[in-house]
Amino acid sequence: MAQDAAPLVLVVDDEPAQLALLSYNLKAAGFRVSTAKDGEEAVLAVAEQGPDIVLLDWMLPRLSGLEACRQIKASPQGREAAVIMVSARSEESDRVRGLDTGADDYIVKPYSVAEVIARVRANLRRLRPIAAGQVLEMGDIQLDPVAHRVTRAGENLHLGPTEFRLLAALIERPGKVWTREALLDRVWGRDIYIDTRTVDVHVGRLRKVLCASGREDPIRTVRGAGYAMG
Amino acid sequence: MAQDAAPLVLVVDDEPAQLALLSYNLKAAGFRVSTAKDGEEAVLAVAEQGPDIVLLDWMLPRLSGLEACRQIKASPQGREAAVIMVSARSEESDRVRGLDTGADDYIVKPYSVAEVIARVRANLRRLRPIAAGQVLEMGDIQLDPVAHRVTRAGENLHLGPTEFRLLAALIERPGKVWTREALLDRVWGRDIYIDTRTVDVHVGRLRKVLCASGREDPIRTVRGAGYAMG
DNA sequence: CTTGTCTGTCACAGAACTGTTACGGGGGCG
DNA sequence: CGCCCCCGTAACAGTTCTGTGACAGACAAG
Repeated sequence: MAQDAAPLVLVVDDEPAQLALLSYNLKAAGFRVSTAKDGEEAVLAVAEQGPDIVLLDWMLPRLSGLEACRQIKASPQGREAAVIMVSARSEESDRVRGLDTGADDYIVKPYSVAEVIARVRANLRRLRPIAAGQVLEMGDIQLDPVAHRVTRAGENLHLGPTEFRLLAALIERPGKVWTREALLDRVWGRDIYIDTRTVDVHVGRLRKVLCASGREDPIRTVRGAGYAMG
Repeated sequence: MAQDAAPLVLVVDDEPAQLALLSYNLKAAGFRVSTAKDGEEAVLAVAEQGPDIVLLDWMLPRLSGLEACRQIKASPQGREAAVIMVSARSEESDRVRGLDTGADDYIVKPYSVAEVIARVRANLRRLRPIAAGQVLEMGDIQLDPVAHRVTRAGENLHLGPTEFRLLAALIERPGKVWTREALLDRVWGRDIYIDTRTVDVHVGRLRKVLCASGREDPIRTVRGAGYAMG
């Protein structure tokens, strides 16, 4: 995922006019924009650029939007991005099929530019917090985002809000090494001005709680890089 | 790099007979082929066509193969391509100079057409894996760039930050011979002023970790040139 | 207003990492 | 055979990075 200030939106459409229209307006709205003309290009662009949002047309040459979506969501970079399908088909069955392949949202043509930008913003907000619904699990640790509850080996643990979001970020992507900057973005929010060392302190506090009953430390420190779980 | 099914090979030779021979046989082997008659043409063709492989004759009019190679490797398209130098000179010093300019492989005349095709295929195999952000693998060694994790035969290895980036560079381009300067660029960063001997020391440390359990050394020292894996 | 919890920052000690140097072994070449 | 260059490695001193305890401010609840 892009770590820069402005979120990166990848626009995929085979019609140059649509591409230009969306690019222009998204840039005017403060986003960084890159484009792709067909499904294959889109999949490659996602892998290379790691956009935050993908605006994916349903009808595409070489690789249908549906299949492109599937491949994007199967890639490590794509899992971090929100995919918004754009289609002329408004039937419910298509909507279901689109969301079924992993799309995060669905826009029906004809749309207003304002609507697209609003949806992009909405999905961007939704991307930050925890994925959705289900209980996140790792080893004997369980985190329920809805109930706001954490247990280890059945035992209930008390975490502060920041520690909770920190653990949520780490547990959500097992094995991934987060840099301190990335964690500040993810846990504290963008455009925030905080010393990166603060992350260390909170990791320390989180560890203290997690290892309270003398258990093994589940958080791995990667020297010179950051922290990871699993 | 060309994304189409058939890989594109650029053949550069000033002798029409050689050009025809190689073109014919490479096409028969299923490759797309384009040609250039001298060094300047070659550099332009690389920029325009973005070939996967460049077969570059050492003796060329207007721009020597050595200089052409340097310019190709300095271009964005050329960095993605594998350059195979073709030469009548078999002396070690020339081989070193060739690899030093960034060539990926070296074929000595007289060669058999079968050998050329085999080399092209081999370099193509090496070239592919770079694209994906997946786990890099080589023999029983695995490197996960996201998790920052290295294992050998399933066993977890602990590398320092520099050793990790060093291994990542080596494993990313199997078989490629890296000069110490190139490794300093890639691993330590550009515009840095560090003794090249430092590379030796870190290679040594990396080897010690990799061969901890008495395993075979996967890093090959190319005397007078640098290091390579595989 | 008081109290307790949570949060960000700082300071400091210890651990890990890094670049350099020096020394010895080995191979190529005259 | 001897010289010279190249390479592997151990040692070292300096630097950077990390874990932790302490502390004051913010904030909400009582």
